[in-house]
Amino acid sequence: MVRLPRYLRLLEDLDPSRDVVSSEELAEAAGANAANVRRDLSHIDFHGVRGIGYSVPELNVRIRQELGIADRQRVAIVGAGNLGRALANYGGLSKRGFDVIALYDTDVRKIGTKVGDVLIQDLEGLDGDCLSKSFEIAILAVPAVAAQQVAERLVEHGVHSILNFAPVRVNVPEKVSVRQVDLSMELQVLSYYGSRL
Amino acid sequence: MVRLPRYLRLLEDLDPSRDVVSSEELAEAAGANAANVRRDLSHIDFHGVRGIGYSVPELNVRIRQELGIADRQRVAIVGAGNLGRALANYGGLSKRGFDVIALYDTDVRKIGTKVGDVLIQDLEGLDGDCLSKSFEIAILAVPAVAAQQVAERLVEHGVHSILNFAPVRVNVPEKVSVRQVDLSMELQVLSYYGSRL
DNA sequence: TCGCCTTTGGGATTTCTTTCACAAGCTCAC
DNA sequence: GTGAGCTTGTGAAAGAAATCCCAAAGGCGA
Repeated sequence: MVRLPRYLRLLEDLDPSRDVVSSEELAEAAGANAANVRRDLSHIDFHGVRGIGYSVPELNVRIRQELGIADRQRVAIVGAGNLGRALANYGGLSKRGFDVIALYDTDVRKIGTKVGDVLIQDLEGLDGDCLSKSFEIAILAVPAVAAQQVAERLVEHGVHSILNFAPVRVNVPEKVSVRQVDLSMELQVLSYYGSRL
Repeated sequence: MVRLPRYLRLLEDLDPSRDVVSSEELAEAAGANAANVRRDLSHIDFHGVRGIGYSVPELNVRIRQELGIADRQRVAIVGAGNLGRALANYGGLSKRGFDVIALYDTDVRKIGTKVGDVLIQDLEGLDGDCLSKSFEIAILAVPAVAAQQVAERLVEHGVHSILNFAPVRVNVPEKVSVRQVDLSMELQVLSYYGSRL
């Protein structure tokens, strides 16, 4: 469910003294309707207490479970251009349970240097690394022309989730999930809503 | 409609000699069903030719109209951190009709320097600039704590569309449209789909 | 213990979206 | 001109999601 992360955020931002939260509050945070929230939660088989609300710590645990992020996840970023570097530096990832463990590029001038704590490595060395299954989630921040090729390579070596920033659709086997982030498309959609006041 | 930008992309990526495109092709590019595409297009009152398909240039124009990007749009980026700089450098924006005309920050060490062709300006100078209505779309790439304040300021001065990269929901008047891009949420959603094969 | 207050849970309904299926309509070859 | 071959356009069906609404149930104060 696409709203779970939003609930999770509210839970994390909540005053630590709060031990209960209502569907109403969750709804507002997620930009949804309270009935909607209740259905979402009952759908993941999480139940609250009538007259009171939902237990904050328990819901936190349950949602993380459901999202498959109960444990910290290891993530690799491919492409050490501006975007790749921005992502490697972005503190929010670590805060939300994602550790950037590697940053790959093909530019020999970049290889060996560091971005924050992360060493830039040669993309050619990827094969060995991946085989050891050190990560299963990858962020694709390479130029459009390279995206498909890199994606295939990642898949071949066990990555099953790709967050793709390259402005092309990558073709991968059914079992791999890809999420597309396309900035210009976001702006276009924004412009669409903006243009009709 | 959230699929229009995807159709638009296909149109732009298409071989220039092509002057006609079928709903089938559009569907594949957008990850949708052909009937779906036909309904979308008839919904924006665009019609094709039976037995042939849709006129590429006409569809291009019509979608841009619908998205409110018939003309180039002027965009300002607030925050010249890693992300802001990555965005300012990102060629895709210009290619898709968005011109980054300004980059704002508060760090005096950055002000006056350039990122690509764009000069970093003092955020304090924003007021004058905005009043002249030089842009109506802004990209928010500032730290979470500053987001709300900056957003209010932008709105006050005529911005009506905000693409927000800060990991907080900003509160703005009804008439302003905000689109949230949250990388860790994307990863969480990805993880969710990934965890259920 | 009783009853009021609050908030959940979920049946029923509405609304929105997707998909199916096929008639209608256009082009082109002959 | 005529028929074959595509591809659109859209009514109808199916499916998914959102919302309404109220009974059920827990807590808390008296």
